Amino acid sequence: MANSDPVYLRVVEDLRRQIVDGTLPPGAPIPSRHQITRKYSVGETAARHALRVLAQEGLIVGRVGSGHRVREKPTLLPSYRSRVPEPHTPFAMDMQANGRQPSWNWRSELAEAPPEIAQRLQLSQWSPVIRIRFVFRGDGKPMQLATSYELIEFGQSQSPEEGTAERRSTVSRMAANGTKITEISESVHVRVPQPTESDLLELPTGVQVLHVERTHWAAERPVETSDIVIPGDKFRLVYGIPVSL
Amino acid sequence: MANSDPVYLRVVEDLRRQIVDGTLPPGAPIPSRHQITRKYSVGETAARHALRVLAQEGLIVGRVGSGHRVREKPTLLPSYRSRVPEPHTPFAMDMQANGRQPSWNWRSELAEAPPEIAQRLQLSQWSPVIRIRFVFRGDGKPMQLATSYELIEFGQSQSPEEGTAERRSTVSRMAANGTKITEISESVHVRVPQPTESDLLELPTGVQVLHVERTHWAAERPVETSDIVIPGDKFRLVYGIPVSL
DNA sequence: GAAGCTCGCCTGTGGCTCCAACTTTGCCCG
DNA sequence: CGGGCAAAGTTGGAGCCACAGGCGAGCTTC
Repeated sequence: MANSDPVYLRVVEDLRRQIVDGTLPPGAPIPSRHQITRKYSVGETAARHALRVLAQEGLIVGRVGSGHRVREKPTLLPSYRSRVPEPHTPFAMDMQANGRQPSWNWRSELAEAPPEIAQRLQLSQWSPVIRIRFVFRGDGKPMQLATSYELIEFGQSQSPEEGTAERRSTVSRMAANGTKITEISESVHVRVPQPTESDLLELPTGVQVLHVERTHWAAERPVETSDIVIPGDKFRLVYGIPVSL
Repeated sequence: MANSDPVYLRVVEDLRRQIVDGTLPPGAPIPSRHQITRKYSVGETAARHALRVLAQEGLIVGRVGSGHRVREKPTLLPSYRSRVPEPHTPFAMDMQANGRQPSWNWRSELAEAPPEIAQRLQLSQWSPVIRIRFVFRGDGKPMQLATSYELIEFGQSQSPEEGTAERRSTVSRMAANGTKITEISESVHVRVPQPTESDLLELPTGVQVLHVERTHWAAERPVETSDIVIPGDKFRLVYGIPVSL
């Protein structure tokens, strides 16, 4: 079975086993390419490949000059998704709950709803909507991205604007507006970050992102929908599911 | 800028651009290693590396003999997490909603709660609990894993048992029992699958998993908690967040 | 004893080659 | 004219080598 398997897998599996069972604790040095070639009697290519795979899996990190080490377990900040966000976005509330200084900036502009967004807002394709792009930071470091689409009739302004940290949550803005948000729905999946996202979020290779599609509903109609990109190595999402009595 | 960048990145970026902007639609063939070496004037190593990176990102898939193609967009099955699961687990309900035949098997036994589980159940470490392991299948193929921990006073039996597809959801079992579940909480994060998980779920390399920690509460006390492992390439989790009027 | 520098180790990148296994295609022969 | 087979093309695995540049241990020098 494991006989005809590729050679590099033998190395990967052995090292992985040692990492997950704690023989190699977080921070411990991983044998170098040369050491692997000797220890496992494999070529340099296989050694390199094995290290790449483990790095790709997020189990080890390599630094030029000082070798590979077992990745330290990141502490995942909770993001409480079930709390209705007021006065600010969930992100700002999470950061405050976690004792970090939240800051963010945004840019709004008029745009045409691409097919998927149009569907989520129950509009026809390429209808005009207001698009707002956010970059959220915690203690100055970029931590989440979001792109929000609002129906034009609810947006305050149709001309491009931008700002920092003073935009309020959709829920409270709508409330001030006379529109009561009655439900929020979120759909969560995992994906590989796009290059611009890796860039903006300063993601190490191998880290995937949680993609949250969030829609605000008022009276059975969607009024706003957003795509939120959350680094998988920094956050966990916490939901409460009420059970009606 | 892009001048001193590694050569293979030029290839990756060009192909990626063509894929994301639709020049190369899903299913379209990607140039072979030899074609890449010629077209971009790079060595074969760089060409191969570029293809590996794109495959790793999930944008293309390679098949021995017939080349690489742009990956078809996988359809992610929705998993409706907010619905209170009766009479069966969320998984079974999702499969039915998606028109697939659900099946599962489980094994229960007495175990000692490891620190993290003990904390989630508000017990002291290594307290006796009932541990139940599930493998969930859709149309016969393994799709989700779960490990559940129940307080002994609520479990029906303390001796090891196993079964197939007849175990009811915690909510309905507790109800039959006189204990009303009042809330369910879930915490979602992403992680790399452990080898046994990759094995059981038959995951391709590079696919990460959604790890859901789910806890059932009755009268402000946790009565059951489970770890659910969900392949990131097969499911998206859907939550509804009620906004109280 | 402390400060600074040198040299060796390690990673990341990249080039070249060979081989096994598999797919596709097109040609040849019946 | 059609079916089957062989050749060409492709991926994935594997080996070897080279080189730039970061990092750090340890030696040298002040």
